[in-house]
Amino acid sequence: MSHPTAPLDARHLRPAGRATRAAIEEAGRRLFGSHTYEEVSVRAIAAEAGVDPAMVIRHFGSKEALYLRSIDTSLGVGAVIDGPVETLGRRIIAYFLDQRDSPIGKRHAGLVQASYRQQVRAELNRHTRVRFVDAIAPRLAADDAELRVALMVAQLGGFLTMLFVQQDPLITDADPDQVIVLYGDSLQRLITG
Amino acid sequence: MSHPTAPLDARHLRPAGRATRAAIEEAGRRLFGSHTYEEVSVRAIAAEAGVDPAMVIRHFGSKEALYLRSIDTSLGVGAVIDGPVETLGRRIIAYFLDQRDSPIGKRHAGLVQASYRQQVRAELNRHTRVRFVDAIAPRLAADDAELRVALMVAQLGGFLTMLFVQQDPLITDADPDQVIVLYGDSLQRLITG
DNA sequence: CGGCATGTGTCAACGTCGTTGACTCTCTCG
DNA sequence: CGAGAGAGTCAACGACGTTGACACATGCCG
Repeated sequence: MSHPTAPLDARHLRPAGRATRAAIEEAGRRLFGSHTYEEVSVRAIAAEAGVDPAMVIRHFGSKEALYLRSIDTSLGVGAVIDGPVETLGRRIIAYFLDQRDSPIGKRHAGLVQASYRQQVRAELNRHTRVRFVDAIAPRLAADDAELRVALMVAQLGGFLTMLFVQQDPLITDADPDQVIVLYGDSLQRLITG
Repeated sequence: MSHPTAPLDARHLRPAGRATRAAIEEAGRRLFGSHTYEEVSVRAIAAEAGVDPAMVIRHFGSKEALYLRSIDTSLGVGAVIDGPVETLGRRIIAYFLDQRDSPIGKRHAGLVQASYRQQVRAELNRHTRVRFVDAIAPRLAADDAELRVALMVAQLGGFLTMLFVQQDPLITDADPDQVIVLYGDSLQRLITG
């Protein structure tokens, strides 16, 4: 349709195409997981997948589209959210402070950098809704529960950006326990209290 | 030194060079003030200044260096900070909610986008220290005042990113007064209380 | 089974980007 | 006045995301 031989629709793929497509997606997931959006070039993804750069665009339409597919399953905050909401604040801060040297930091930095793209923003907003609001708000008593959770996500995002992107020494060099208490309790009061 | 005719050092400039340099800096300030980092090309700055693109690099070394010069005087949060610290939380949120359609939003978005560059990060951290920590911490009673202010900046940054970059409808469509109370008080408790 | 549409892959190229080097002109200072 | 340094022009570099033209291979349908 849009292209004489565009296999953008994954349904009519032949085995070879399926394999190539999978290789590209996996390469993208690997590279986008450990580098920021702009650090990863389409040519690098193609090289990692052992494929022509044109194939990346042909199979996914654009670098941005591939990026979106690469992150949608890797955004989880783990099982922290499932715990009791009464102690969620401290637990979620402790969780991310513990992940300081894991790839999660790079992934968050990549998201921040890519978030000026409309489709990425849309995906992030969707993620906020399903992973946070829909998961937490029902367990709260307040009638403005949804707004409270959304604001909590904003506050959490600010912390992650400081920790992983900005890396302000005032915070990265601070006593983790102190940060957990101060910021965790602040988060907590936003949703319950 | 680094270049046969590099006027990177502003001291030995002749009038013509001084004028060109000023035109470029002003064009940069204008464009970076209303567009994000990547949206503004060196060639566009040069065109806006009526100058050859090479002159931009010659006078400032790089696009990033010019960007840094363009923002360092425009990052202010106004006089909000000077008011009483006891009500700073709500006031600062109200201030930015009021600036929803001002260029401040675009500027913040540009900062977020550019913040993966090391020099920009350094400048932002410096800004956090002199404009926030040094301005607020001395007026607080707590002995962990500096950390509290740094965390407050993180929390504020999260809000600004949601408001200006991410634009999550859960927050942008919410009742501003409700947001001011919820998030403002949360900020407030982080520094006093 | 043959042919034709369609999937798959290769390659070169486009237009953009930030940046650099070679070259010329002009002004200033000794 | 002449030398050296500031100022400006222009073309080009290598990288980027993306596209088009083309060749080859495969699988369905008559």
